[in-house]
Amino acid sequence: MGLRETKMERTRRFIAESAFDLFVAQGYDDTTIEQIAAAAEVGTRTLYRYYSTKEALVVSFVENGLDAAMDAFLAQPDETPLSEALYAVVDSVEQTIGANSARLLALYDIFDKTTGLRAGLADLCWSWRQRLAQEILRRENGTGDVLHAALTAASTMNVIEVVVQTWTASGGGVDVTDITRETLKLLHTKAIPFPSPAAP
Amino acid sequence: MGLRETKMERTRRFIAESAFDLFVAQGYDDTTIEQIAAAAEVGTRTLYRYYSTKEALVVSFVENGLDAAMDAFLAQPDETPLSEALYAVVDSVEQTIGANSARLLALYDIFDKTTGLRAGLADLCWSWRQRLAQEILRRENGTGDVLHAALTAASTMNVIEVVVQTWTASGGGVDVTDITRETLKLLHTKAIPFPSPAAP
DNA sequence: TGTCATGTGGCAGTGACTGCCATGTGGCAG
DNA sequence: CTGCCACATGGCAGTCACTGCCACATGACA
Repeated sequence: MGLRETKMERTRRFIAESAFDLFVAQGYDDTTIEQIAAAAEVGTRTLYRYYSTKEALVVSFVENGLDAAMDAFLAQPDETPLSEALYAVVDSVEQTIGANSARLLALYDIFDKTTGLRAGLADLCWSWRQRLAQEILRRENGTGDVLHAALTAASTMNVIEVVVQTWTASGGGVDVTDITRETLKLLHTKAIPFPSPAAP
Repeated sequence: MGLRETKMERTRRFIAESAFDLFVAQGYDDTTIEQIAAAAEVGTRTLYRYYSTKEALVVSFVENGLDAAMDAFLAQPDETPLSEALYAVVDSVEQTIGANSARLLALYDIFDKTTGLRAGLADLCWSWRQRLAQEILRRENGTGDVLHAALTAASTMNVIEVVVQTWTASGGGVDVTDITRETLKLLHTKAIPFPSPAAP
């Protein structure tokens, strides 16, 4: 990796850090792009080359976590049963939370102080889920069913969302592992109360 | 209901119609708020009093459908089992699709031509899901579990999303009832491949 | 060291959205 | 029927996110 790339990588990080600090200090809406650019010592035009959107500055943190989770999934060899591979995903999220708890709490504080940000987050989760469904399908290589892949990916995303949401709602007070365990247990026992539709 | 309210209701509808037509004709991004306001014969300032956002103009259509589904759920007396009440939700969605198929296909065409709109849609689904979780909890009145309510609401939303997505992907070609039936069947048989985490 | 590709940043412009204020219109009391 | 009030309307100016364009600077490589 050349000098150029490392420098850009550093700039990229620094911009996100600066933005994060400003958002925490004075709120998302009351922070302008110009302020962030000034704090990160770049021009606004350059900032937009790193993050195409103001939203992206916040969402990127979550995105990194989800990317790690996806990598954890892809790292599982095709031989391992799907259930285990998916557990690796949840496990990765758990680890991310454990490793950045303070930062994440501040992040989610920004999110729920700024209703407009939810959309970006929801969208990120959505496209991540799409990606996962696609990878599940590819993994099962022809034998799989599109509906099944979609539902499985959605279920996985649900677990992640419920765990994260419960954790943040508790202010980081409860243990992530406990929540995860309980959520997975629920998923097996009684979480799906749909009846089969009446036969015609 | 006074003359004033009916007039406003009509205006509200007319604005959304005009916006929809323009979006279909020339795309979402290439349509300005001023054009919509002109087509609907109101000032832009007035338009913003009806729809707080350009996105809201599109999303409102989906919102109406989801509102109907929520009403269907709330209409179920507390005595009916939760599973049946939730089936009423899915059924309502099914009916909405059946009743407005052409319109909905055009709508989803706008959505996937305009990546920026996905966020608003995802956000709508998110808050609707939150609302459903809350109502499920209220319905079970104290005996319920927060995690369980969240997971159940999420599952329901998944079914809806998967059904709608499959339907739109097929260009409205396949029967909604068939997709729903198959999705629900999958949900019962093999959709949740998570293992319980290894005991410590 | 010179040259080229590529990152940077300023500037002007577009369009979504907001606060403020004057104006018009339905609803209602007298 | 009339006059008053609440409220809907819409114009105008302003803010801010975001973009295209162009001149400039700097790392990479011959």
